[in-house]
Amino acid sequence: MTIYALVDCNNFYASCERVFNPLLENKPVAILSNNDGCIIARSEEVKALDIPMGAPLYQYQSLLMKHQVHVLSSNYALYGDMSQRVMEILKMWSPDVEVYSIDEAFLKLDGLEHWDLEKYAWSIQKIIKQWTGLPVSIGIAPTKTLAKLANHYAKKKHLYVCDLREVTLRGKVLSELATSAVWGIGRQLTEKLKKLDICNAQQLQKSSPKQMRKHFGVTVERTILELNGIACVETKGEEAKKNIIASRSFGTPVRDLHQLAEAINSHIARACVRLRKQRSKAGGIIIFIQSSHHQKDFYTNSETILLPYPTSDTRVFMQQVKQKLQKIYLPGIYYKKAGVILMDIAPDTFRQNDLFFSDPSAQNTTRLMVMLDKINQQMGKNTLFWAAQGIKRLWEMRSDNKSPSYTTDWKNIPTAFT
DNA sequence: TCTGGGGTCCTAGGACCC
DNA sequence: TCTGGGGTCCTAGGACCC
Repeated sequence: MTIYALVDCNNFYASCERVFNPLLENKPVAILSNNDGCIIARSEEVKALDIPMGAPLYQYQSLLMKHQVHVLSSNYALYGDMSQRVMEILKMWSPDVEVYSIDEAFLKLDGLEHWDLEKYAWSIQKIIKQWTGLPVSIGIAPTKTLAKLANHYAKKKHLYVCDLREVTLRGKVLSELATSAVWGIGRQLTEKLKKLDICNAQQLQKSSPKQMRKHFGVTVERTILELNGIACVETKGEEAKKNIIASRSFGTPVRDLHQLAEAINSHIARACVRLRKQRSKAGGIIIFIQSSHHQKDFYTNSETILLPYPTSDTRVFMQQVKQKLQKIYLPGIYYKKAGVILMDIAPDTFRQNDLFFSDPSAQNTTRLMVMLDKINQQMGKNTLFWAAQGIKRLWEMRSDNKSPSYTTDWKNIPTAFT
């Protein structure tokens, strides 16, 4: 029998900050999105203030002040590194770990059904807390959707561990949880289900998969089967990305064409590092620019560049930016965001040879890019960068209150006082 | 004034083919 | 006047996730 455990860190970003700044312990902590725009992570204290996930910062300023909430910019270098540490530990507890997001992973516990799995989960929870300082919750069940739900329930009731393999307990828990708590049921579906008088997870579980498929498609059918203990959401390996997006909002709106080009080139540089890291090449790229969504006369436009052959050479993508950007750039507009999407991604071992074209410099290109990435990895981000990315970068995003990169930058290593 | 970024999967509909 | 049927592939858009 298949058994899944979903291990999910509690309030991950806020907890990471607390590990290195104990003054934040038991205090309300909120973490902001890129550009300090929205609140994307909250400690329990902040959740208790009814501040929703994704809330725009400016709408809640006074409430945050009133309750002396510690408001921090996001520090992805720190969170990414802490995440890796947690995942390494998990791999000691199961041979089959699927990292699902920065703060959660599915563990397969097949073959351990005769063990006391609740005890097993408690041991995992304890060791992660001890070795990383991070609190996690664990949900156990025969399908991923149920494991997610078990985890949700564990968090909600502050249990840390919840095992939903037993059917009677499962029914009780499902009847207590709203449909919106189910993995795969978002806002739109919640509303539509309500019209069919399906308001909690148990009602959804008891609905007819075939009929629901007619209404809502195969995804919902699978969700219902999963709620009934029939596993049908596959475990996917760590596959290469099919699209790579790099985009950012600007700290302050940008009107100038050259600055837009700088930003686009910076996104290309970032996207290409990720492309090479997964050992792929891209056959094309979309560049896009847009004004503020929240204004009248919203303007967005994009231009697609298809290459004659796939590459991972940053320079090839940068070469055409200026010309293509001019096609979509309208003067007088305050642009709020720009970005790129790498497309037609294929493994870099796969090479479609062109009858009329062979690239004599291909090998030098590869070596140059490998060296570039190596230097930046060892010496720190942007040790080497392209002139086309600009030097002043007036458009860079806001990040007014970021904690140090304690674990990824020698200069920021925490000091212990005795 | 101020509202994130990076993904995946599914479906419907159009273009095109024989 | 009558005007097929069965495919494939691609794309855009919607919904969802963290």
